[in-house]
Amino acid sequence: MGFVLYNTLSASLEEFVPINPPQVNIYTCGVTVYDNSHVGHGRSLIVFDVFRRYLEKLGYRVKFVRNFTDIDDKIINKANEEGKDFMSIANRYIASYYLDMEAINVKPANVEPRVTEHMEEIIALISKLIEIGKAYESDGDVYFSIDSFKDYGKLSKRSPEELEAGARIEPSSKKNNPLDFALWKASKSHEPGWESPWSYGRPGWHTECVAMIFKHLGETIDIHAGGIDLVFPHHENEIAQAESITGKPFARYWMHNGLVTVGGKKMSKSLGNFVTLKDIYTKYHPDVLRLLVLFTHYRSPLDFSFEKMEETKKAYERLKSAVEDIEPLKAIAKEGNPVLNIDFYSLEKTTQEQFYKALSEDFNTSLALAHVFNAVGELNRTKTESFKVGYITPKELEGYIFLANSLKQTLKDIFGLLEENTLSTTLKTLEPASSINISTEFLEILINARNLAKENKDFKVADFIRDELLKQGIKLEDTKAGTIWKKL
RNA sequence: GGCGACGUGGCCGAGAGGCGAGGCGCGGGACUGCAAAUCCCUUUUACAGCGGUUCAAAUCCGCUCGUCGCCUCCA
Repeated sequence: MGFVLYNTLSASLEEFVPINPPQVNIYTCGVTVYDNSHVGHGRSLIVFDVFRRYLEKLGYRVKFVRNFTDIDDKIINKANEEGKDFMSIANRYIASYYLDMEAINVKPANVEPRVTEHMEEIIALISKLIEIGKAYESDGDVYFSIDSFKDYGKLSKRSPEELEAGARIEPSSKKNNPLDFALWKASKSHEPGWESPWSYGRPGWHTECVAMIFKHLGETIDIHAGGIDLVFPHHENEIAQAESITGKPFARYWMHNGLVTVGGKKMSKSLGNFVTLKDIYTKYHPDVLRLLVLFTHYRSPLDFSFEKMEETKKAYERLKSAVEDIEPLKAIAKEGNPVLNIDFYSLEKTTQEQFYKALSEDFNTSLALAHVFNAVGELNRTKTESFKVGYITPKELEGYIFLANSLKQTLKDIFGLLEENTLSTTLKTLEPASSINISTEFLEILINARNLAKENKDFKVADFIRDELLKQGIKLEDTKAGTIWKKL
């Protein structure tokens, strides 16, 4: 099944055609591990996690590589502040990152390379660039000469002339052209570094991804992905290096997600307007964040707020209960005249078709969700009407379950929602200790006691039990088929 | 200053020449001991403004206004 994707390089929609189907090689720029990940990183990770799941669902054999930048000035600064070794900082935030990924249910990449484990490849790459006249050594540093690459600017659609006109680039006496970028930076003796033909030093940021892609994925990859803020200079500079060496396109498709903003301004460390992923998943079910991200097309900006989290939470609960809370309906199953005459099987078919069609048009998760919510409305309508008349026919129930399970499976497989096992275990370790631990058995007793009170019209007692349980984070809902409880 | 994107109903958010996606909210109703949840109805001159192309424009073209991003580390 084919699909269309927006390619930043051509600035247009293109039919996706892999180089060696069914193999699809994807590289996405990971994080620099000097602090906890925030919602901005989370969006990118979730978008490409879902995209990767989608490809796998379509039957592609996906090799997904996401790196760690574990040597960088910001890591060194942090290490100096804390009086620690840079590697211990990097390791700490890699551990933090893995916890976040598990909590928000982002699948591990097939390869998660670290820059510090690829020094040989990086040095070889730089040597090659010098050898072919694309880079030059200058006082222990090595720079890429952008004048040597005629296509410089093709991804970000700007010319070196325009960039120079910007004139915000610090002129460096070491560079031939102010736009030249560092492939290798000499380190001071107290700073971390590696021996190289040019100096004791460390790699520049843009070099690592090229070296790791060549090693793990090859000279031309299918998809290179990342946040739109990486287009210039990072991805532009990657293209310059890679294509100077191979003479071949570095990536067939360049995919960039829109940024997360707060009150219209980019969420970033420097502005201090960020919300960490831990802030989110210690307060909300991580599915709420995933749903929030997927409600917006991946290329549009996404303005984050806790108000929006609350709205999304409501939508999520409606969705979840429609596909999961089937027991009360089962309890009232019996023969009779069908209540609504909904053909759940054809509804399932059209919903699935529309869902995949939406994703095939530049990965429109927002539109795909609209179709899901249409089906959710039908499921809930069935519930409401069935409870009203007091029964559901076994045939209708079977149809309901068929549609509900189908939706649930799709949401689980592709959107990574409604997953029971993986994240709950992680969350328990982070949850602040609940004031009271109520066992399911004891809860049943309380519910029975309350129902007894209701039968005796002792509503004060009944409401007291309900209110007290709510304070403990357990919500009771009375249905025709009995009382159900939910953990908030 | 240069380059790029965007401006859709109460709010959020898809769509991209002719059918008012979807989510949240407000109001009314059904159900309920009361809630909650759910459903139904309503919110129907929605597409920044002004021109133009067209039988037909939110969608294409031009100009204007506004917001944001990139040009420096950034998902």
